[in-house]
Amino acid sequence: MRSSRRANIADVAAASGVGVGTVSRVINGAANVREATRLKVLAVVEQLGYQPSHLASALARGTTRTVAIVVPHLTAPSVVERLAGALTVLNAEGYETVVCSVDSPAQRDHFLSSLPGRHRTDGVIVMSLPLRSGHVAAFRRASAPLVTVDVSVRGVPHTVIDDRAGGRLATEHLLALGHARIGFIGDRVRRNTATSLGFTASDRRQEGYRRALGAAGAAADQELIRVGPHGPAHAEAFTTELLGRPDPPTAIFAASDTQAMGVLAAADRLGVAVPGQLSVIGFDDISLAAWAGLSTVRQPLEESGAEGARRLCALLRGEQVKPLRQLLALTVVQRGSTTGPGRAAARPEVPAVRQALPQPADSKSDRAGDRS
Amino acid sequence: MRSSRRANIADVAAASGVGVGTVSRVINGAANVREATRLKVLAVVEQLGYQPSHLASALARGTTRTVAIVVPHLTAPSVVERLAGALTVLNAEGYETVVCSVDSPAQRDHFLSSLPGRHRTDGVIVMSLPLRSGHVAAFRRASAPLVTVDVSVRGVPHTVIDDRAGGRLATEHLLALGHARIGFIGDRVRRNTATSLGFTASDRRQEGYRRALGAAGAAADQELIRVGPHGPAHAEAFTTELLGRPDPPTAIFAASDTQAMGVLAAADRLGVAVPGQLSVIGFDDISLAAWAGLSTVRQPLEESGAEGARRLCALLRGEQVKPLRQLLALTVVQRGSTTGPGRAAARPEVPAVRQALPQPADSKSDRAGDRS
DNA sequence: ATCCTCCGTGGAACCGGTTCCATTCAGCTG
DNA sequence: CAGCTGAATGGAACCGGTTCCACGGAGGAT
Repeated sequence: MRSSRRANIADVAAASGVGVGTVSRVINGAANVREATRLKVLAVVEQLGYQPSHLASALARGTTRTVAIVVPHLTAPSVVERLAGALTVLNAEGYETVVCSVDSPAQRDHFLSSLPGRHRTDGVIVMSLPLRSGHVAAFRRASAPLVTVDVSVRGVPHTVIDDRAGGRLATEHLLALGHARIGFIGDRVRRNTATSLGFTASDRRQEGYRRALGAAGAAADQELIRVGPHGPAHAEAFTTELLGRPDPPTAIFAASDTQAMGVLAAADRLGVAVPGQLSVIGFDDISLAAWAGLSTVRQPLEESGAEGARRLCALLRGEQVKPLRQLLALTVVQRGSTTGPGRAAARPEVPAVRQALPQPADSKSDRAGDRS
Repeated sequence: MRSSRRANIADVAAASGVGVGTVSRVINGAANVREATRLKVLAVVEQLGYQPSHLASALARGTTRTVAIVVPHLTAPSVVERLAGALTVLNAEGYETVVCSVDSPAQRDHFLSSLPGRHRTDGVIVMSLPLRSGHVAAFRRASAPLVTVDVSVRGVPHTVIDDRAGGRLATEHLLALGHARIGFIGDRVRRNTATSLGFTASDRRQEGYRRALGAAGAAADQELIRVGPHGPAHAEAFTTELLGRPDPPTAIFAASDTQAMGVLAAADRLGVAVPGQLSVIGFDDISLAAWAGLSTVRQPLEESGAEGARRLCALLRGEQVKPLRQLLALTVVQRGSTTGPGRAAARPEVPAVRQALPQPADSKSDRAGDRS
């Protein structure tokens, strides 16, 4: 009661009349401790409310039981699902997780250069962020275990999907339904990693789209391809453009579900029936996609995070991670947003529905009803 | 090159011909170091690639520059938005963040009892998780700074909203539009915190609903109130029930946007027009709500996380946190899902839309449309 | 009875910083 | 020129564990 200082291992040793070594052994469940001694020490631990310092043991042991996860914009649903998968595994394995959310190249560089630095974490998982060779070198130099998810890095274990195959899958799905004029909406890829985070999946998905069209004997119509900044707003604008053409597409493949949402919103606004007049397929299968009834190319998001975490744990256990590149499977999930061209919706008596107002700045316009 | 061991502060001191104290001063930018000395040390640091051990400095300094955030189910959108807000602030303040995602009471107890334990983090933010008095006591005993968001805890700084007022706001909005038969769909609250995480917001929102009805001279009809497990699926089932009654409600207030989504899905499926035949209002204003065109009671989710983080930082700086209870403002956001009873949709020519199939396990069923 | 093992244990050295105290020395005062 | 002041610096003590080595003693083998 007298001292407000927390008990340390020396206090416990003194109070139980043993050496610090013995206390340490009891705490860590080592063998070679007589039962009587063990109980005595445990009693004192209980009485003093002793809790070993994580910091001190980490320093002495040289291991922190902590890993870092570096992710871009935490707001994106796909990122969150990956993160959740990883956290579950790390939790179960007894690791703590520090989350580094990156919104700018500067932040990315800050984390990626400080993380390999001694004694912060035992290992790092990088998700969806392309690494520069300097980053990787820093990890290698510090021999800090590194694993990536959703990015390929030479010489580093990575869990990824085949974006090109995914693009082909989506396009083949539309072709199989009978579509010929198929639009593509994706990201404009900026390869300068000094000024942008540089996601490149959209480009590979587009390439898969082109190949599928090529294989079907129809070259991609450059006029039906639109790329721009990520986000539903731009996708919506592009869709409005495409649908305003004299020869509009009968189907659109969006490089991500988020963008597909923009496509759906545009169709809604223009009074273009989906899938009756326009089929839409996305990519990722975020949980929102099921809600929106969006057909999509499903990649196992949560599983990818979990796998990344498992591989990092293996690395930390000193095991070899067998194939550096781990490819996860893709599947087409057909929901209500795709059908053959010129078809009506499957259910004719579909009700008129709430109007979506996806515009960001809609405030509380308190127009009261004018009838009661 | 000879030693693979990383350089430590003694190596730097030796190589630059100064004492460890001086190196420490240089690293930490202390005054009282001659410029020439400073440059010499920095050169050696650069050359040796020296990086101070976070662990060692934290141990010596007694502070980790790390905080923990404890959150329930990372999958819920509202949780993610709060988390993102907190991360941004903590990042800017130079703190690292360990995220503890809790899915069960056991996990909750594990984190909340180990976190106050010495030397893990400088402080803790708990989000949306009701604390038992034992938890709080552990923090107090260890004098570990604690702040909560979206939960009220006596004697602990907390950032919350007035759920009851929010419930009233939602209901008054519907009443003002002319609705008389207003249903409520929310969570069944289980107060046993040993077996459930015990969220209670839904109950308070329901109370606000009752009061608003009472104030309008209409007692709540018990038949129009349904509570059950959280999630859209149950909300959907309840809605189907309510709409199947001989005297169905003309409006429904769902205690969360997630549940409101279930309500919308049910209406969609039954062919009940929203807002023509049924008005729907939710609660939270998750980003999905804007997309779905859902009217809702907006609470500043991201801002709540940011505020919690700011208050914890203040606490860590040793400042007093002025009013223990910080109330954030609520506003009604009217979108397309609410209007007066018996109205047609605002835009008559609203197109038939894609059908939503929110069922979890919908695979690629290949039924083609039946008309062209 | 003697020697050898091996178990249980104490405690010093160490992990890698920070901090404070003592010391040196340059520059200024009288 | 002695004395004083204060800036720059070296280094021991410390933060709180882990680990390894050395040692005492009990029990088994010969």
